[in-house]
Amino acid sequence: MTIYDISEKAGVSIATVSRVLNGSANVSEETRQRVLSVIEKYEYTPNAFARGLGLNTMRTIGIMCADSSDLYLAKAIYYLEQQLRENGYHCILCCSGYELNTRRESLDLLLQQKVDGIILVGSNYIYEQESQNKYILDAALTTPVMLLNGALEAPNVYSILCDDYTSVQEATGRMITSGIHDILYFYNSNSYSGKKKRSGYLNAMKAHGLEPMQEYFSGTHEDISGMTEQLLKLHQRGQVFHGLIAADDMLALAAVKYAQTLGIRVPDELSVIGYNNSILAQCSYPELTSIDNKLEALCQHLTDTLMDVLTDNYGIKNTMFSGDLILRGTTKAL
Amino acid sequence: MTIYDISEKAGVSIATVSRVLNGSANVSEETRQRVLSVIEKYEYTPNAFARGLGLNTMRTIGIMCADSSDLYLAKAIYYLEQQLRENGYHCILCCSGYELNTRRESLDLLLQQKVDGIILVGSNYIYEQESQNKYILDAALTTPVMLLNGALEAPNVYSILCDDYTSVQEATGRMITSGIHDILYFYNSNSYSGKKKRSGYLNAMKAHGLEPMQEYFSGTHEDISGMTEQLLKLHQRGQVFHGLIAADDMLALAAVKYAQTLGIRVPDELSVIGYNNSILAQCSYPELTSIDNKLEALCQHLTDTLMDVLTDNYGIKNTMFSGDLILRGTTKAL
DNA sequence: GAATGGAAATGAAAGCATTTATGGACAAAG
DNA sequence: CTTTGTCCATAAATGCTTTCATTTCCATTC
Repeated sequence: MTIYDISEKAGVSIATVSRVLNGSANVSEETRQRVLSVIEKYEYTPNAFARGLGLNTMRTIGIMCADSSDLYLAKAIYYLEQQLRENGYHCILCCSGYELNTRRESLDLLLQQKVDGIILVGSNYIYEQESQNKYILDAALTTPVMLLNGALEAPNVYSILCDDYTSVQEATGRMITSGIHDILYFYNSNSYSGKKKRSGYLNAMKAHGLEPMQEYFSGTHEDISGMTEQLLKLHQRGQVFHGLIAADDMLALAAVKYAQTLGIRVPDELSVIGYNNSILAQCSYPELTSIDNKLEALCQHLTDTLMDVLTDNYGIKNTMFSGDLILRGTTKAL
Repeated sequence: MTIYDISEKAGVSIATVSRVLNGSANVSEETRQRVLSVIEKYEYTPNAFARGLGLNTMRTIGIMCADSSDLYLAKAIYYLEQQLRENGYHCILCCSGYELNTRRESLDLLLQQKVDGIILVGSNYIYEQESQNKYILDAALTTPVMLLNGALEAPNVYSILCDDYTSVQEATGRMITSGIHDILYFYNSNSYSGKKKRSGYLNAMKAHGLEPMQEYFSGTHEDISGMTEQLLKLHQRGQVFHGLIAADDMLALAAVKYAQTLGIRVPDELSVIGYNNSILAQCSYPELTSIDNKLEALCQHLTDTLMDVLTDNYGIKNTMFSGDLILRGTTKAL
């Protein structure tokens, strides 16, 4: 069943059928009804590919992330997909991994598919070395690129992120003023936001004249046992800390498990602050104090901006949200 | 830059360019090279929409799930996307929610997009009442439908799932023979697999002549605190149990938190078994004993089957995997 | 060495199902 | 009688795939 069949059966031209389909003006109510009834009768649906060819769009957005099973990224994708669907767009999901090469490939895949926009979810898409970010600029030549949790100043690239630096700085500051001075920073990534968080911690410590303590976990993202092990080793080597700021909730959870293993009481003997305020924050006993980085709001803003760009070809280039410290059981009154 | 431009610059017909592009035989090495060099020189990429129109496919699979941020579903999506991409397919993600109406809409959306296949991820897509599953049969009229963790006997519908019934039955049996007789079953869903799990528990209890104890949690999927609360209330009402089988890891985690809240020692005074063997199993202290339902293998088999269907129009209709009980800290030696 | 057959290489043209620009017909308004 | 505006049809454009017919080339055969 094509538009030709419908036009024939309705006794009009295909152009008129198309106009009815697309709600254009200049078609009398009478013919509109006639066409609609024929369409309904034969359950006609326009061919999406032909439509794509004619309109040069299939209203599709490419969502790219390193690993869509990551708790935080999965949540972001969930929000984005919903919001984009509400705006009449489909989402093509593409997991790129962490290698620059595979990322370039994934991006090409999306561009070849002629998506209307690309969303890069996760701060790890921005490399420190400016030249490595060229792959993003190349993509932006063809289609708007939205960065969630990363920032890059370039034409046709839009950045939406949370002020990780200030969030961590303030959280660290509050822990310090609550009387805890030996605070360990536990992190596992040197991504764009990873760096921001770390310097937030470092500067807060410095501002109070305290000696920073950092521990880097190089294992995989999900290896909670490995994280716990590493903290236990730290303990064996005699390192003492009564506060711990983690770069994400998983690391924070590992800290709680570490404490439980050794019988260290949380929060009495060890205060822990996580990051992301994800479901993991509810998993531990006591529950995690964690920094909420407003993921849903970030996504909504990203979607809105993308829609603006797609319609007016103009949108707010960069937006920064501020995070919230959500107090729960792993910290004493701050 | 179109195929016409290339054909002109290479001094061949567009048909030849197309043949080169699609790796058809019957084109001399000499012309192939000439065409390829022109393509390279002008960085030509075929227009995906025109291609879709000609081939009547854009090599796209629709992945549908209720909520892609769900830990378990997100993992499934991750595996599927990777595997499909390896086979040269793109994925359109569509979260349908849990309502029949919105599901029907989402399915229509995917069908209109002319995807080559649809994957329904999650056992909640199968309704008990046969007539409610018609929406799946309708879709299967147009495109193959793959069910991950659900089963439905129908033309063009393929089911891949884990034997949840036996997994839970055996796990319960092992807990019983280890000497624990008062076992609570904690669940939150009556989906297809939810039912299977429950009857696995019930039958195991019955087989040993024991009185079953069931507790249903009606809150949202992620409300761990609510789950914990509910168990605490149960305790207040005087219900005693020394074993707990949970329908998923989140419920199991809530059980561990419940025990920690009351100072009940796990596993000495309470044994807990979760389901899914997800990352959550690593989150608690002690870590969760959990049933692994072979998600990656399920996904791989699903992808393979779908590829078979898409090429030969023939694939294995139904496959059932068996689960593994992964022993960790929340159970004593079983 | 010419004739023949068959396979390989190529081109022309017909789809594929839309959108959209152009312009014609007709009615109402001036 | 001309202008304006509404409604609609014709036809072009979109960029590819694929069938079918034609040409070219090479190996046989006599």
